[in-house]
Amino acid sequence: MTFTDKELEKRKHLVKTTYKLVADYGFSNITLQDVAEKAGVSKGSILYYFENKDELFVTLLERMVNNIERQIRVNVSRSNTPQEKLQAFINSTFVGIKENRDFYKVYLDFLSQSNHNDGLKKFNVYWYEQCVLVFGQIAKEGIEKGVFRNVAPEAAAIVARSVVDGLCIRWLFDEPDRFEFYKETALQVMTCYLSK
Amino acid sequence: MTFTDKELEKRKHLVKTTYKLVADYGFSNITLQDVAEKAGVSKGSILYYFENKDELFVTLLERMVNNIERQIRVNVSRSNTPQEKLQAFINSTFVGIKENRDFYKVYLDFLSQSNHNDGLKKFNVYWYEQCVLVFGQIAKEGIEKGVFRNVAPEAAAIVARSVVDGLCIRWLFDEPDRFEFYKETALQVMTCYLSK
Amino acid sequence: MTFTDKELEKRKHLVKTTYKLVADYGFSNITLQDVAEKAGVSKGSILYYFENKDELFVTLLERMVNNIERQIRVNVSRSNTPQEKLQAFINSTFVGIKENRDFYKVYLDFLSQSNHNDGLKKFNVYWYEQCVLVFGQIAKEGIEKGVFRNVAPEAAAIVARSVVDGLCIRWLFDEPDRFEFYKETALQVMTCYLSK
Amino acid sequence: MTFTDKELEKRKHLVKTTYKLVADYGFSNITLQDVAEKAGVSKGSILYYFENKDELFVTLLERMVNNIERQIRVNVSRSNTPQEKLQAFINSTFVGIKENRDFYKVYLDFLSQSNHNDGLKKFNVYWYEQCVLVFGQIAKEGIEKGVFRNVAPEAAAIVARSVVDGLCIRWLFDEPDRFEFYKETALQVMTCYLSK
DNA sequence: CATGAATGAGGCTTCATTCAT
DNA sequence: TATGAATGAAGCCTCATTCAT
Repeated sequence: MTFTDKELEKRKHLVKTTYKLVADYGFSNITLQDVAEKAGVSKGSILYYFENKDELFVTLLERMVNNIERQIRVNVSRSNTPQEKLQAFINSTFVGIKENRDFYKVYLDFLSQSNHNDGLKKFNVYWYEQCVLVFGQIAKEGIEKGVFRNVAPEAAAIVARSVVDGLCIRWLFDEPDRFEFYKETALQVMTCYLSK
Repeated sequence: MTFTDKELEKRKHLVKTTYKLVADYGFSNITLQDVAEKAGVSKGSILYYFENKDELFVTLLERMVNNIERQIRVNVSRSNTPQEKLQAFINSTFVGIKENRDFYKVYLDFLSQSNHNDGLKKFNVYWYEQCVLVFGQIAKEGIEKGVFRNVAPEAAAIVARSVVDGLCIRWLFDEPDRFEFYKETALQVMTCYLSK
Repeated sequence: MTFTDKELEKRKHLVKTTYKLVADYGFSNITLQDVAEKAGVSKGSILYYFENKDELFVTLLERMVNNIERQIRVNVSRSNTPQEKLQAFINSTFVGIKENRDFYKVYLDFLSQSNHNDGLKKFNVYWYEQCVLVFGQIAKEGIEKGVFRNVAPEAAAIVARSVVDGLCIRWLFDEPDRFEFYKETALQVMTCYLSK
Repeated sequence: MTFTDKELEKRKHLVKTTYKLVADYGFSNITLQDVAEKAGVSKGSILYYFENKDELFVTLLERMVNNIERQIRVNVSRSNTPQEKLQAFINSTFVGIKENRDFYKVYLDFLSQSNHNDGLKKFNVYWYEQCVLVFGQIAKEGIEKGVFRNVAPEAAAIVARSVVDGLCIRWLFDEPDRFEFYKETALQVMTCYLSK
């Protein structure tokens, strides 16, 4: 279960390729053959680096969750005031049209499958816990500094994640270039919700 | 394409059975055999009432969307003030623990598949359009009567749908009995968002 | 195994409908449902009049062979000289564009299936025996009257059937309106073959 | 669409196995499972070498037509006089009892299916065109050299193909050991037809 | 390490046939 | 007599997975 650098590199390449394909076609609609072709490797090669198709998917989600989580932490930590941190939180989720479309398509697959797959559910739980930690901290700071109204930080975190995800999912079925509208709306809703 | 009462009854039975299975195991994880066994009919029987597996799913989603939409309209129309209508809107979505869990599991699958299936996407578009019509009207009334602040009705409708869906999806991965918390939170967020 | 007049009428109707469908699509490409729809009866009805799909096909071929055989006998018997009888024989096979296309398409199916189905083979044997009897008689008369050269009547019968069938099958893949050319060619080949 | 030698070998093996099965049981009466078992491979293996069942059949017929056509050309080109070429043409078709029975059983299926399948029809057209080219040339030479009577070469080609096919098909339902009789009869009929 | 030929379980679908009405 | 709902056997095809090279 430990990998050399070269192996890690190859796994990364395969995961990235899978990410693109899942975004375009959905996990249950793509085959290992599809991944192999797009990645420019043989079918057998994939199963050399991943136990099976499921592990490839799980790895993809693991990586995805870790990336987004890290990104949020980094962006938030660079900000100072609670309002700036709220903005940073939203910036971390609303990155760009292309990135967000791919991300949320895969993310939807992830959520959908998590309901029926205990292996995936545990990433979800972890992911949501992290969200509570990060945004709970933002909320707590805002309340302490008197710039947010007095809500339970955990509730605020849940609202933040839900509003952002809800809007991003909704945006998937709207015009791509309304991205900024959705981003601003997310900020506005959270601002209303947290304002005194 | 017209059916007798008996046929409609049978189709309904099959669709309901499928609904339960999709909620439990997910769209692409169930087979016609599964549906047949659970419904207590033969495999061939399903294909006698539905062109193919896809049509069974599409019918399920069509019915689901129509039901929820009708429910919302009925509940909203029974209320008088904009605030009551907002509450009615949220009540229509947060029906009960059991109902909501099944519904949103299937709904998530629906959203996820809609990204890759044009046939499903059209229901999505229709569904979101109806949401805008219904909630846009609520918002418009509230604004005119001076109880809501002046937001674009369409934006309010998008926010309402997104907040409700976002929270319900989030709730799927939280404790079932926190249902009321999520429901109240939805109302709270929307109230903040619409308040002057 | 005995039928009332009404039953016979119904069987005849079903056989005729099947004949058309077999000509158009081939026996193994049509379903009982197809026959039922085209005949304007229910699927179950067909199996009320015929043991199973196979019996329907066998009955069709039986009828087909009997019809053509009777036709040949009638036409030949109305002629006087051996040459006229030869012409009558060919006329009986080359009836018309539409009739011949349908007939030979079904006939090809018949020949093709006869190779693998003993039930059908016996019709074939019977049919060819009748051909030998009928054309053998023509040849014999012609030889005795000195208008045909001295060939074995059975050989002449085999040649006659083969030439006619070979040309008709070939014509199926040529332009329909070259029907007369094929008919004349059949007569010409037989005339050459039988001339002194 | 290019294959390695090994792949070609495997495809050839599968096609030959299919050929035997089609001869014995007929086109629409054999399954991929039958082919797999007889060929000693798994069912999936066939679909690895052929897109689907249809492609297997089409390949079989393509190969069959190409083989017989090549054989005719080779044999004819080795002969000198028109009469010898006519004999070579007939020799090419009447190869041997065993070979001819298999061939014409498959060929009958081929003709029969060609009526209902446009993909197959195109091989038929090609095949008949080649026949016209080859035998038309023989006829033309014979006429020019004054050994055949003056007929249209194309007509002669059609007669040749029809007579040979008609007799071979007829032979399928006669005693196998009358093979030589049918062969001689074919030569005799053609000789009569072409003689001055 | 990497390949890709080969497998076979499992899914969807078709359709002849049965049978209650 | 006639219907057509219901069945289930059987076929085609997909594709994750194995394994010899």
